[in-house]
Amino acid sequence: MIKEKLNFEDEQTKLKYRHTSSHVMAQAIKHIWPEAKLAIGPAIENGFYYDIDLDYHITEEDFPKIQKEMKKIISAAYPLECFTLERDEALSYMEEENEPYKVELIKDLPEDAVISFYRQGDFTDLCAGPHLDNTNQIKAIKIMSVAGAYWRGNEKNKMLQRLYGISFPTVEELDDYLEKLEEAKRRDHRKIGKEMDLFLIREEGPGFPFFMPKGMIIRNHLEEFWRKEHEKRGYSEIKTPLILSEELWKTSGHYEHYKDNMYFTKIDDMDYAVKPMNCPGAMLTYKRKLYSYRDFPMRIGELGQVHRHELSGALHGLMRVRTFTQDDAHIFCLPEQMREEILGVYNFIDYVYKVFGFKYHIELSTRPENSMGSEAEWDMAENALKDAMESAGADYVINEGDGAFYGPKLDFHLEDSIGRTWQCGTIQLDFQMPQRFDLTYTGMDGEKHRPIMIHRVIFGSIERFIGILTEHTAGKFPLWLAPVQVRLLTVTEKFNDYAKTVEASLKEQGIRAESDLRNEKIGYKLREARNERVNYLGVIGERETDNKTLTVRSSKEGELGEMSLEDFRDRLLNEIVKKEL
RNA sequence: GCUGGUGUGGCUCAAUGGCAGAGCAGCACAUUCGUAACGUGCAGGUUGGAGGUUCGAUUCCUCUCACCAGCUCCA
Repeated sequence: MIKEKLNFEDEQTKLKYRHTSSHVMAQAIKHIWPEAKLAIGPAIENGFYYDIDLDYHITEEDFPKIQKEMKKIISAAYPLECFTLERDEALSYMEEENEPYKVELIKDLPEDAVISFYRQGDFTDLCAGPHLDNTNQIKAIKIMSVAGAYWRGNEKNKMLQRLYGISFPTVEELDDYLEKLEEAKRRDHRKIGKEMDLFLIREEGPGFPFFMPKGMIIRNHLEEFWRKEHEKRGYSEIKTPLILSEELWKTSGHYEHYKDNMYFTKIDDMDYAVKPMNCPGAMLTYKRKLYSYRDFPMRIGELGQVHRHELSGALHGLMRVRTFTQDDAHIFCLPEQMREEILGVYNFIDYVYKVFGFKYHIELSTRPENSMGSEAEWDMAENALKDAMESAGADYVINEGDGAFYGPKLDFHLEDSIGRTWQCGTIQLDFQMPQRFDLTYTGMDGEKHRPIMIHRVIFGSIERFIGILTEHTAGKFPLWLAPVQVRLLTVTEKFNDYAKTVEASLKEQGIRAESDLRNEKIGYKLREARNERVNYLGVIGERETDNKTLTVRSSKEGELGEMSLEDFRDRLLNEIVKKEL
């Protein structure tokens, strides 16, 4: 047999490899626990899994045993044989094998379907394939974790045990992958946030983060950047209340679609709700006066804090919280301005992500079930978004049925430095709010018309964005955002006076400098400052005091040597203005 | 919310059905030092919370809260 060389760059080969890996794991499980019932076992983006129904609870202690069995199966070099059965034959075969989940899967296939199976040694699985030719092609495989997962993802169904695994064509690649996971752990924003004292989440307020002084510096500078860029692009800014009457949320449709995620309160026996979104408030500001077509496009931004009751199990550091600040904006425009406005937002988002060095991809989410509005409106909105993306030459994938209940959207997914993606920006077209709130403007014809509303965010949530940025930079924030830009370290207390004058002169330029004047050894002070990820360290001893210089170390570039105070200051100011990572 | 796991000083982690311990951080003293931890001493705890079993619970049981992983959901 000629051995086919495996090309893991090829997505199909990778899936085949992982899919066969999952069959090997399932076979091993059946060897150890013959009573285990198999559900599904696909290849996924990062590896593969198999869902099994087994009374015995598999724990990490069982992994070595299963892996040993997997090794045996691999070295047994079973060829994978595909065969097909008619639907009835397939059904009775799986019934015979006592695999109820497979039976259910077959029953859902069309009447005339020809059903394929793959066999490797004593193990046969219902499977569409494709697969590797032989189990011995798997060179490096590891079980990663076990977790619960509902049969068919429905919480009304039985919870099965899902075993996750990963496999690679070489042991080196597996090791690299495991190292990448370790790196992700080191970069976890919850860990770095604690170490750098950026934010805090307490038992007293699950999902409600506290921002500490250093976290506030990052946050405030992000907001300052946001305001400046919006001003440049013709946006104005508003702030709407956190609490508004329950009636308003019924008008907007949020009550009906979103009430399980909302917090309610009573004031003087009247019913109120804490806002989960900013749009209804913005609608009310629109309604304060009359508009002409000449007023459009009208771009109104709001850094709006919203509260949403997220499920307790979904909370995750700053990434998933119960209160967060959306960098929201609502754009009101004429139908003929719609495409250009969407393009403008797209270019804006693209610019902002580039400042931080993020790669991203775009998804177009279309009409979900249980949505408001007519088919025609949705088609028009979806087409407008598509047109804009096509004229921008931007690539996107379609995410069927994942739109908001009031309109379709373009979602921007950021990729961080280790390849994970996070949804941040969105552009949503909304034909519902303007109708529900009866928004109008006077057209050239003197008649009343309905404005188009675009709803968008760039950071998405300031909190999440800070979380992503923390992991992306591993806590080494770009200088313009860094909580501590410079720390001056004196070799002994004799040089404290000179350090103080240096600190004062840097501060005068708006540079965030501080001095470590403690009676500690220089090595100790350096170690601490490096652990705190301070961007620039300036060592001050006898030489520097005499020469009016500093010996500078950068967290990015290492030792920079002795430098005059003026040169150091100019270097910092340039780097701050450039805003580059 | 569901399944499983975890919860011990500010942080990282030991220990045991029988007096709860270490390192780091903190404080005091000493030291005045040149690129990743100087030394000595002191202080710090109702072992997440509430019940229960027991002569005795941090340990065993029940409930509850929070966190972690995954599912579901999402900015």
